[in-house]
Amino acid sequence: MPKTPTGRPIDLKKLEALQRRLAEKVILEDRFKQPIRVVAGVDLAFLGETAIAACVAVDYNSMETIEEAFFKHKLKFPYIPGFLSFREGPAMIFAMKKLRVKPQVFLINAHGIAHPRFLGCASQVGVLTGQPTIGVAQRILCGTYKEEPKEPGQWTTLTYKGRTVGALYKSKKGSKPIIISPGHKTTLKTAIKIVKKCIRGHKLPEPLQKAHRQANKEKMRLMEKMER
DNA sequence: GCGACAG
DNA sequence: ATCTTGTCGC
Repeated sequence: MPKTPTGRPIDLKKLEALQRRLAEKVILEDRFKQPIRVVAGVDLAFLGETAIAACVAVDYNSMETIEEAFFKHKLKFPYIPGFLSFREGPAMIFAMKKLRVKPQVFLINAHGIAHPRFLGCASQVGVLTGQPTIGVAQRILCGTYKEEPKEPGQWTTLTYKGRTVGALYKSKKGSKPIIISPGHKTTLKTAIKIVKKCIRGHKLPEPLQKAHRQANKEKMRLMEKMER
């Protein structure tokens, strides 16, 4: 049986039950409060057992940064495939809540419903915050697809247990496709449309590209602040 | 039983 | 994810 960093045993069966219950609350319909004007990216960097979460809000049309928020958090759960939300979810939510501007949607570096119990970290964060979320990952956790998209702009659906849970999207030549899946309050179709519009030459959509870069910068500052 | 396995 | 040198390609 796995344990937390402090040695407390983890009951995965119980957490699976929680995921199945929360999965019923996922809304797979577009429910943005306003036309999309601001979209935020959420990603983390790690320094030992500490997570540095970065939430970067950008203008949906220009992809220019509007605001950045960070949150340092001591990890209280190990990495276990299928249970990523319990490890990274808290830090992500704290960073999202520090943002003063209110994005219409959040892009999260994790899967949405493309998950064994249809509740990846992006979906769980969406349900817990009530915010629209989209999962963007670089590797498949579960599911199958027909053919890998080869040309930038193309995509193929990802299926799991008879359900279309996401899509493999070729965002850049020379790079493996990214996996897009609805997190909460959005359809796959809209999720693809939004991510597509956020691609600006990088493999990852700009909000996530920026969040990833900022999380690491913050981590570096933290490192040098320690050795002096 | 054997592999696969988001970040 | 992180540890890590050099290396190939746009």
